[in-house]
Formats: sequence, structure tokens, C-alpha cells
Amino acid sequence: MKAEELANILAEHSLFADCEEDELSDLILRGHLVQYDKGDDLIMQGDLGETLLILLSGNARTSMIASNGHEIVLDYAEPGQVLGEIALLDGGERTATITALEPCTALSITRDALGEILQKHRNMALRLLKVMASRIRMANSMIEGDRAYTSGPRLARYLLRLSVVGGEEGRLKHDLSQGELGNFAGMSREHINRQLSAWSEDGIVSVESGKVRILNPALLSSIAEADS
Amino acid sequence: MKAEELANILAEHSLFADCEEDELSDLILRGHLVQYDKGDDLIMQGDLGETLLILLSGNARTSMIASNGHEIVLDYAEPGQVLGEIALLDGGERTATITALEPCTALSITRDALGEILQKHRNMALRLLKVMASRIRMANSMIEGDRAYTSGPRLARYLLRLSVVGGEEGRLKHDLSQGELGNFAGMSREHINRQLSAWSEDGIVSVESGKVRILNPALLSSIAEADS
DNA sequence: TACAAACTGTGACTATTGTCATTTTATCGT
DNA sequence: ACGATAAAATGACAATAGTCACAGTTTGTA
Repeated sequence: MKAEELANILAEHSLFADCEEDELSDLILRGHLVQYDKGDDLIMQGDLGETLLILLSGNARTSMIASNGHEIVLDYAEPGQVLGEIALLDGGERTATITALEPCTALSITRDALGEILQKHRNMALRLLKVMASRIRMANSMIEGDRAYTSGPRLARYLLRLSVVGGEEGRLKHDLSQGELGNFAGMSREHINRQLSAWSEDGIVSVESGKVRILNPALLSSIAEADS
Repeated sequence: MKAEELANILAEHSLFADCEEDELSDLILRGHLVQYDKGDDLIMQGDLGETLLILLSGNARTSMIASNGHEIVLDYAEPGQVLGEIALLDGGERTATITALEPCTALSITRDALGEILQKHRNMALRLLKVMASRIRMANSMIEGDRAYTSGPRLARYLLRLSVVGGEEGRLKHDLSQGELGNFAGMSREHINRQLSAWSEDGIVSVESGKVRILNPALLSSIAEADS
């Protein structure tokens, strides 16, 4: 792999987008490429974390299983995302499982390799710190949503979070089943269904053959900001 | 202030406990001491964050106000804790308000000063990364608790989180009102009251003149792990 | 010590959301 | 095109937790 290729992948959304060329080539040099089939786990909750991953292609889901078996979807990862930093940095167990939603490739970097890279390129530490800052902001906003809002506004928020920003006609990033949407938004599959049906009546979303689309993002936003 | 004093404060719980002496003296040299009265805000949600704080004395509360006015208590901070890293690192707004529960002193370090320190002492970046990793773990565990558990087990978890580890007779770290406990555990004051009363009947906790004590930590733990 | 302010206790009611059961609809591989 | 399998839709009901109202209790302080 060439630094240029990696640069292209990172250029879009990644917090590593502004890496210098020699930083990129060092990442490539010290990392190695891993491939995953659809359904494979890139990272497994409970394992010891000895590597950091940079997702290069394919989408993945980050989820946790609570000790009572309840599944919680924390995030969906796209190419460019840095994954698995937490356990790598503090030497603890992986907090979540990351599952390939489609065939994926990633650059895998061991703790030692990362140490060398951080040693050599001081800015990499700052980038990693920013990655983690954005994770904390994300987590706090999930807590805020879960605590302060009822299911309607909450689902609205999660749908908006899944909506493709520059994308056409309110399509969502991943075609989630209602069950998965439930695990993401923290509500039962049935309740998701009822809420979507209601919004469908009002023309806010459409639900055709299982695929949700946002028809009226403005209204959905105002629901997401609602007072209850 | 001397490096030795700072070392003593950090030695107990802080992730900065293993700092070298020259790192500590640089922190002191480039930081400056700030004092707060009880009730003052060390950090205000929405502000631009230009400093990082290391709490030296006094306890503080980290809380967020959701856009609908709902108050959420995220954490309680003790001396040794690093505060305000998120906004400092990504240049964004402060995500939460930190309020002094009693008179507090803190070491305040500007972005530039931190930059110089990170430049000079490479290990400081690793320490900061660990601080943030532990924040993310904390946040994830709040999400897990909120999503997967009903109020009983959840309150049990939060009480255990507040319990003094080596402390005598199950006293809690801070004497919280039931209202504040509610904002921390994500349930109404009345519901907190009823739950505590029920547990009090069973001898799991005692509630005397507003102060909660854990009488049977083992049972409380088993409630916290319960299946629902 | 007396008063105000804040906190606690408790009952009755309501709202929200989850669960279960069952039918209907889509999707995929051969 | 067909049957198997998974996902969606929907009704009935139950459970959990919030809200409101009000009475009782502390606590700090003038």
C-alpha cells in the first residue's frame, strides 16, 4: 500500500486526515493489513487489546453486550475511523465488539508500533487525543439523549445521526433493520415500528420495504429538539 | 507550590500519579493556582475551553444541562483529577459544567502551556490519553447502565460508584440529597426515595437524617448485577 | 430559639414503554 | 416460481417510572 492511497482514504472524514506524508508512510510501514469477511469481529469485547485499527474499507458496527445480555449499539464505523484505541492505551479489556457489516480491510498497528510512531511524530499524539475527545463528546451526547428525552425525540436524533450529510433524498447510511435501530436508539423493535408508522403517516419519513428514508429532515430536527 | 506537594496530591488516585519530578515542576511552573468558593463554576458548559485544570483540593460536580433543561450529573471530581481536557484538546465548547461543592483550588494550565509540556515530556501525552480512555470507559458504563438496567440495579450501581472504597461503614463519598442522587442515577427524586425506603426495610442501606449509608454492600452488588 | 428554606416521605394517578402473541409481508436461494 | 426464513405490522396487556399534591422534617442562621 502507498502513502497516497492511505491519504485518500483518510482525507474524507478522518481525524487523521491532516497527517503528513512521512507520518502516513510510517503508519503503513509499521502496521499491517487485515481483512475481514462480513460478520467477522474486528475487535471482541472482553479481549485484551494489543492493536489499534484504522478502518480502510467497509462499514462496521460497534456494540456492547451488557452483563444481563442486553445489546447496545454504540456507533457505526466508516473507512478512515480509528478503532480500538481505548484498550490499547490503558491496557484494559476491549469495551465493545466491532463487527464487519460487509467485507472490511483495516490497518492494524500494535502497541509497540504505535509507541514508536508517537515517539517519532509528536502530532500523532495530538490527533489521537482529538479522536478520543470526539468519542467522549459522542458518548456524552448519547447519555444526554437517553436521559433527557423520550423515545420520539431520541429516535429522531439517532435517525439524523444516521442520515447521509451530503447525500440524496434522506437515505440513511446503513440499511438497518428495525431491530437494530432499536438497539441503537435504545427502544424495542415494536416501539420503533409504531413510531416510524406514525411519522410515516405525517410524511416525515417513509418506510418502504424495510428501508427508512427521511422525507422531512427539518421537521425531524424540530422533533429531536422537542422539550420532552 | 512545590513539586513535592503536588506529588502528594496526585499520588493517591490520579492518573498523573506517576509523573517524574521535573514533569511536576514544569506543570507548576507553567500553570497557575486558581481558587473557587463553594458554588462557583470551575468550568461552564458552552464556553470555549482554553485551559485544563488539575483539581488540587475540594470536591466538584460535573453536570450537563440538556437542551430541554433536564440536568444530568456525569461525575464527581476529587483532588488529583484532570478536568476540562476535552474542549482544550479539540478546541470546541465545554461539554459540561463543573461546580465546586466546597472551596476548591486547582492548577490551571493554558493550551499553550500544555503544548509546551507535551512537547518537552513525551510521557505526559500518554498520561492524558489514559485519562481520556478512562473517561470513555466511564461514559460507556453509564450508557450500559441507563440502557440495560431498570432503576433498581441502576441506583445500586451508582451508589456503589459513590461508596468510599477503603472507607468505613459504607459511607458515601459525598452527602448527596436525594434530588441530586436522582440527577446522577437518572431517576426522579420520589422514585429514589421509594427505592431507598424499600432497601432500608431490607437492611441493605440506612437512611438517617438524609445521609445514605450502605449496610450490605454484597447484596447491593448482587442487585446491581441483576438481570433486569 | 424561632423562622425560612430546603429536603424528605407518601399516596394517588398518569404516561410511557416494554412484552407477548399472532398475522402479514418481504427476501433469498435453488 | 416456490418454499423457507427473517423482518415487519399490529393489537392487547402489563410493568415501570414519572408527576402532582401535600404533609412532615431537618438545617442553618439571624
